[in-house]
Amino acid sequence: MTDQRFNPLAADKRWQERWASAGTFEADDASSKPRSYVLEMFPYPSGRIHMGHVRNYTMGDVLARFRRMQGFEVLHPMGWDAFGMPAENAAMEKKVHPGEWTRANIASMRSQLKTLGFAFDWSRELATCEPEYYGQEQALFIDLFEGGLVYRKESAVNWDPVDMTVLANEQVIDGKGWRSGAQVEKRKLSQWFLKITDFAEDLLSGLDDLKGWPEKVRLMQENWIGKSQGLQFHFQLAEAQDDIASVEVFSTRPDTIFGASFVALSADHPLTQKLAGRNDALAAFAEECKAGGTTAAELETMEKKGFDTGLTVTHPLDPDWQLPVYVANFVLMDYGTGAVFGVPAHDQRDLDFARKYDLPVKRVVSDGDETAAEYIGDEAYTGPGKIVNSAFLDGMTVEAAQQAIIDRAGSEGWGKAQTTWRLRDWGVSRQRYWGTPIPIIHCDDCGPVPVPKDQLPVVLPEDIDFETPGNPLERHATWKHVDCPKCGKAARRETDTLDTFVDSSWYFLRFASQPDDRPFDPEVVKQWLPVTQYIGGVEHAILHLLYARFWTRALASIGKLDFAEPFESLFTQGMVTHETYFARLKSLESRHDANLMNQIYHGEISKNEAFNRYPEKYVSTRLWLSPDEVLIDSNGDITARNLAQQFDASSDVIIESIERGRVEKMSKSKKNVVDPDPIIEQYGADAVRFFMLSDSPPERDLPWSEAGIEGSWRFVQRLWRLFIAVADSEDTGEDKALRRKLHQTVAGVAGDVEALSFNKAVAKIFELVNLIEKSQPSADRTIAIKSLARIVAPMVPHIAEEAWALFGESGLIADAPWPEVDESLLVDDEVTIAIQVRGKLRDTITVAKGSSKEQLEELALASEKVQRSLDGAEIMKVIVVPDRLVNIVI
RNA sequence: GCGGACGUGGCGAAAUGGUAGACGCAGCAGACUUAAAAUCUGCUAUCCGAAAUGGGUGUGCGGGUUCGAGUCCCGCCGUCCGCACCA
Repeated sequence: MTDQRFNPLAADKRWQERWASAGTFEADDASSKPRSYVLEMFPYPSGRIHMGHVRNYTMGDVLARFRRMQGFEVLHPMGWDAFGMPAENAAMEKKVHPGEWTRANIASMRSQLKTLGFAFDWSRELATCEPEYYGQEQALFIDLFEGGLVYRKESAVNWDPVDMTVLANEQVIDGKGWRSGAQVEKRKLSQWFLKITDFAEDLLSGLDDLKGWPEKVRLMQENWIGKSQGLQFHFQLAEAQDDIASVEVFSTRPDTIFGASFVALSADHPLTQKLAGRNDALAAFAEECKAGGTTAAELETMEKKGFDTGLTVTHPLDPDWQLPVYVANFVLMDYGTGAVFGVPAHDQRDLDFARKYDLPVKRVVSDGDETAAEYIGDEAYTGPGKIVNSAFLDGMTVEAAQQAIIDRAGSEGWGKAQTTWRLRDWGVSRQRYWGTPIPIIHCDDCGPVPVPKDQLPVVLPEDIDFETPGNPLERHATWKHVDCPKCGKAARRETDTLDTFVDSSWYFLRFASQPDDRPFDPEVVKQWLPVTQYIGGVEHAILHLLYARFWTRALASIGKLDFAEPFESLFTQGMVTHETYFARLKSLESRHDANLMNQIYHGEISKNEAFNRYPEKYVSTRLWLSPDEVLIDSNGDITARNLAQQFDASSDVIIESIERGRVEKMSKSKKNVVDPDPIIEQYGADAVRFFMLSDSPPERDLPWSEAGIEGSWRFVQRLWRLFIAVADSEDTGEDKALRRKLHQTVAGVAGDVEALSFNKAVAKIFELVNLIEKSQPSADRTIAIKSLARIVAPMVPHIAEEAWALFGESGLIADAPWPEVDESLLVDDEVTIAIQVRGKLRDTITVAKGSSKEQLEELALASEKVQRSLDGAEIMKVIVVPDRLVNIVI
């Protein structure tokens, strides 16, 4: 007797164990089948799997399982991006070793992932924090070092003086360290860099070939690389300042050179520094520029400020023309040459500056009507046009003038065409413990010496303390004291570790091949790479994906690989969101008025009275409430469950209102997180997986809802009822319509899954199921239901295996082939034709497919509704699209 | 500021320039049940209409191209994302 209900609790586990013991999803390097490498971005082991992971891995899993059924040898691995700061923070807060913390997290997340039945090849699992992985990374670093792609230079970093560490830009909030809250300083430190800029041109042009990437991501990378072409040239200083005789500038608009009215230097420019040495006012101004904030909002509102150095430069095309030299707060040292010439009429920023300091504003580009040299107004003209007031350039287009100036500068020797990139070399040094040690030894005599490969890995020491701030590797008693591998003299080990983005720049290679004695076997890697389909969040559109592209190219350039692009297709999936709620509160700032707070607390004044009397002493805050902390009545009005008790009469907090927030990405701070574990336990892996695929297109956000998961659960049960009904069916008879629908669904779902349009595949499956349920028992119906098990197998693999066994099939459905399609059944033999009068639908007729235009026109005109609608009007013409529609134009 | 994407029922969404709203959720009505759950059946863009295998309107707004526009073009409005003093 078969259970009337599908019980995922037992089934999920049973099949997960079967797949594991059979090694079903272990990829065979020696396979002769066509290959498919399906990869999802590996997770950081934060401790718990969240819904975003579940969605990401479900998508990859459906594709991987589907490709297996299609006859591919599939590589679908999973691992851990296991180095990084959260482990060190945990070490400081919880007094637990980062390694211990990380490995425990990996263990619990691994077992969570296993409950979802993902078809991962666990035999290839890796964690970047293990010496087997990072040791090989050190070997690659040395290869790049020897290949001339690694160098060391002084560089300004964000230094947190309290934590005594370098902070990434993202960790500096409003100029303060995100943990310590201390004012961040700019410090010069010697850092390791990778020469990504050597590949700028190639990384840019390579984007054109990435047809399988979202346009959006390609564009973001293009903007990030930021190629600008223009003219680089120098202005001679009227009076040389010691060794500085000229100022080098770069411009993408050299055509406007005759509209120049000043030259502006960055505060960090060498000439500025030199002048500041003799001029206290300038030194103060330069300091002020550096102190300026760098957040978007600050830049937006910051005033354009300058300091007149009193120096002048000579215009390169007119020896009598002198331009003043300013130091300006809007010129960046690390872009171009750190100096610009200002053309106020045709650059908004320059115009603002010129108006403020009363500098000339001369029109040199005209869009047709106005050609006067004097430029009126406060809006710069940046559009196309003809050059005016510019000597030999007059009358040329902007483009022609640019070329003319570049040619002239070249022939006269004062400038040349130049390409400038926004992309900077990649600084990979981190003053951190929990990362890959940089395998370099500093020797006073030999300089930086790579650790010999036979001494790798350079293993992180375990005995470290996090009690004092700073880098524990730096403080370790013995670790950094080593002998120089070259000369044997006492030397110092590099104590910086690598940016964790390095770890994720080659893990996909290590998944494909993981020998003990080298990072990977290029011959095996070649079999699998590039990754056929890469799936992950759009938040990695720039950094990770650019670094991985660079790393692959860099290895190719030193002969370690023979391909440049690691990811053939990329898919960026949307987030899992959930509704949010919050209470709007008014509360007394205690440090503002402790006295009033005391009075409220002792009941001398009611909190409402206090607020009415001193509203200015109150600040407004939002308190986020989790969805189960609120009650929503049938009118949609929201109330909080326990909030009022929490803020009783003796509290200074006044609850203004309870409101619905936006539907947002699940986050702890918004209190709208749904933990997958209890959901999986309650509904089973299949229902959770199915929900992740339903409704929303995969690139868009998926709103989590209780009703949605319930619906998926009901669908799984519906499948089960169908499966058990035909398990040993001997029904006979034909059902042509159902057979047709089956084949259409098999073909349609295959196409949708291939395109990752899971929501559409799900809709087609629903249509088939709906039709099956309405159909009378027949041989075709039995076939349809048995085929259905294979169609849904990639999505809901556990119930599919259960059905497969129920049908008495041998082996696993995971190894079964995708159902075959009878092409002749894909097209219907009857079609419904729309009949329009002047483009408006008036009737529909059902005719044999392939009916002639004449027949269709005749049938259309015979329609009573059409005649009524025509109402005797004269027919101008009739448009007939066979098998589609007839449109009668009157 | 620059660049990009998007805007369709109560909600998530479908729709090679060719019948807008497939499919799901929610809702309503009914069947089964002592009752509930589960399940099943039907309805469900909107307005007029008792209803119709009646008509009007309808894909953010305004124009255009076309026999025909959610889809293409132009201009607005709005939302979201990325970059941002980039010379």
